[in-house]
Amino acid sequence: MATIKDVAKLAGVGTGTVSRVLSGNGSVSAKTLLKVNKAMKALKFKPNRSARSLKSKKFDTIGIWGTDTSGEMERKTLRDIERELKPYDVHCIITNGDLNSANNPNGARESVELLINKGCDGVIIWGSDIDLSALDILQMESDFPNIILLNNKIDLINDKCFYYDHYQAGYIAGQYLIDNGHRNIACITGWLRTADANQRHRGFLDALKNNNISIPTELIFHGDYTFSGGHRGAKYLLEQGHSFTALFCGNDQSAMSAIAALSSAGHNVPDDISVFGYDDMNIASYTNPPLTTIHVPFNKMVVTATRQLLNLCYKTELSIDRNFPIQLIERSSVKNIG
Amino acid sequence: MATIKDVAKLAGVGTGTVSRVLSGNGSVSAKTLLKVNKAMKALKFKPNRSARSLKSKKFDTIGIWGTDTSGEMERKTLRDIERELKPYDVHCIITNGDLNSANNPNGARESVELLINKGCDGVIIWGSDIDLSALDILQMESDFPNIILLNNKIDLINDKCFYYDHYQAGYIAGQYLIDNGHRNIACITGWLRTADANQRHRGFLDALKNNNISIPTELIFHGDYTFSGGHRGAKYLLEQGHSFTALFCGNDQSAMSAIAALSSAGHNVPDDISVFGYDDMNIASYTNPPLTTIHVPFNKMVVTATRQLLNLCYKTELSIDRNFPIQLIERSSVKNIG
DNA sequence: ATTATTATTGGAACCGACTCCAATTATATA
DNA sequence: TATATAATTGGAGTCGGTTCCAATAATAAT
Repeated sequence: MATIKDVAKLAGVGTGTVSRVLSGNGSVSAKTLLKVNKAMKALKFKPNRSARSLKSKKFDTIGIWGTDTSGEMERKTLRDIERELKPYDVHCIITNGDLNSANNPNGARESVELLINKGCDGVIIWGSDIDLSALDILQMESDFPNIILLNNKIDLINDKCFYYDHYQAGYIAGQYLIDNGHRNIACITGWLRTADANQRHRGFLDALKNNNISIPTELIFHGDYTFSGGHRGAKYLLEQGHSFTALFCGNDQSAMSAIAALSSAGHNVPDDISVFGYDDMNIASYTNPPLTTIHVPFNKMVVTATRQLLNLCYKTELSIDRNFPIQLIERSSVKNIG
Repeated sequence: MATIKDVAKLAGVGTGTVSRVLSGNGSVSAKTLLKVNKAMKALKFKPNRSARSLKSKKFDTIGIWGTDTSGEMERKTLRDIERELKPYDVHCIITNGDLNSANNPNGARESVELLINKGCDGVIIWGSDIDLSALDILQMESDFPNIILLNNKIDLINDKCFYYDHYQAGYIAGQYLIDNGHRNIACITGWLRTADANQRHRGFLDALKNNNISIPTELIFHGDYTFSGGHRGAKYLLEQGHSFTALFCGNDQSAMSAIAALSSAGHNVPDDISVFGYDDMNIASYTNPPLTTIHVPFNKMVVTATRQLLNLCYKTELSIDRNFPIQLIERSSVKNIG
């Protein structure tokens, strides 16, 4: 690989001059510019990233840390993030963090720190308040302030947090089922130790309560937002001996697999049982039947979080729009039985 | 951030000694080791990645380049890749490459080169022989030999290629439908300009041909392996006025959305129309009905490719098992009407 | 033409970790 | 004890861009 010295020698100039051509800072005469550009082309010169980083003390890299409990990152999301980063010549490492475990009770925090030490100018910590306590995060943030939280909220650093109103969303879902005449409603939750799963569940329950509808504990399945969790959940609920006409699932994946389980048990969706999802992922439009769900502006949120991180790391002044409206999407998995 | 000099000063030793402690190369007395470790802890010292890279001429990073036509990378895949990389302290950048376009007819190649120049020791080029010609790849490979091709095959660099037998898989799928009594069969292809989509399509067609079954061109929909492509495809096929009892889709996403389209048009799957998928992604187990499909060892392939890249980049000698058997998975989207 | 001002340029010093060599210290051998 | 051998250590030099300063060249002002 050619270095800046090779270019300088071939062009018959000093290294400083080549550097000036590269960066565009400082003045270079037209004649010199030509010579240098020719030499760079001839040698296929590409500046060495490490050398640049060493001097600039920047890595031009951000990290996104997520875990199994964070959710799915769709391809489009990645593309949207890259589009934001490209103008600044920054790239992005997406990493699957560890959760805490018996043999490493600090796994989550350590895996965030590992990511930071890999050479990130900043990181987005996506979800999972389970294993990272607010204290953990605040401690990390004081050493390494370029941290953004996604789908999590810590008051002391609220400007670094991006989230939407899961409570309201859960409430809307519950109310919608009621408005469609359902009175016997079951649900499959996520891992309630996470704040967002908990909030949407509480919103849902409060909608029922405010309509004087009670839900027996047997009809609440504590799931994990996976396909298999949704499948197991639906089978479990059917076995409880309480009939129900509607099922609220905390995310689309569990809703999809619940539909599969209900159907293969001989229950038609939505004629016998309505199913309501959450997230409005790609798959939600193409389940059978297509899912009625809550659209959550995840892509917008992630992209905005990325912009905010860019602002933190590189002193850019990108505008940040913190309006993340959720929206009910009616498709055909919920039937009006009123 | 503390540097090696700070550590050396605090420990009262030279920088070389600290470096020896860090790397474990060269001898260090027990007493010194202790002092240095204490100083490192006190200063929360983490070696600077750029400085290391600069000296070692390694980035400890590999890149995975894919495009919209490559397919979906599931979360588990990412995790499996990271598991391979972790012991070597290498990380992975996954990037959505460009395709060629009118205003940039070299977009694909340039985006690979961009990835390389971001500082990767090697890259995996995933799929998409559409926009990267064999010539393109061979040229790049001669400048930058640490290239692996996934789901693509170029004879001159066969050891750097990982793929499975899509022709055979397509054949198996076609034969299976025939064995289950189907004679009027439709299909939704992928983008046939890519070799893998083309091969599985040919395998499928040859199975029909060898059984003296013909397929009218109206029942071949040229799709793109997206959800929306499958949905459009199924609707298109229904409109052609040729009845069919089975539909072979080139991937699970189109199969899933085809099921949705067929169902919402009033056709029961599999009672009226059987649907056969391809890939055995996560979703395949949870469609309604669950998909009969071809299991393709994508994770194994990508992990093996990663190991091979590690071998290329870091002179490791990880074993490479190039056996990627495909497998028919019977679920319930295909009915025997024989 | 002379001086003042501005534009252009080369190259040393630097970023932080690593490597190697010469110097020093410790240990083994005679 | 003297000498040979091995273990340990400090620090200069290096990797490849970037930055800054002093030096030179070009242009403007007098």
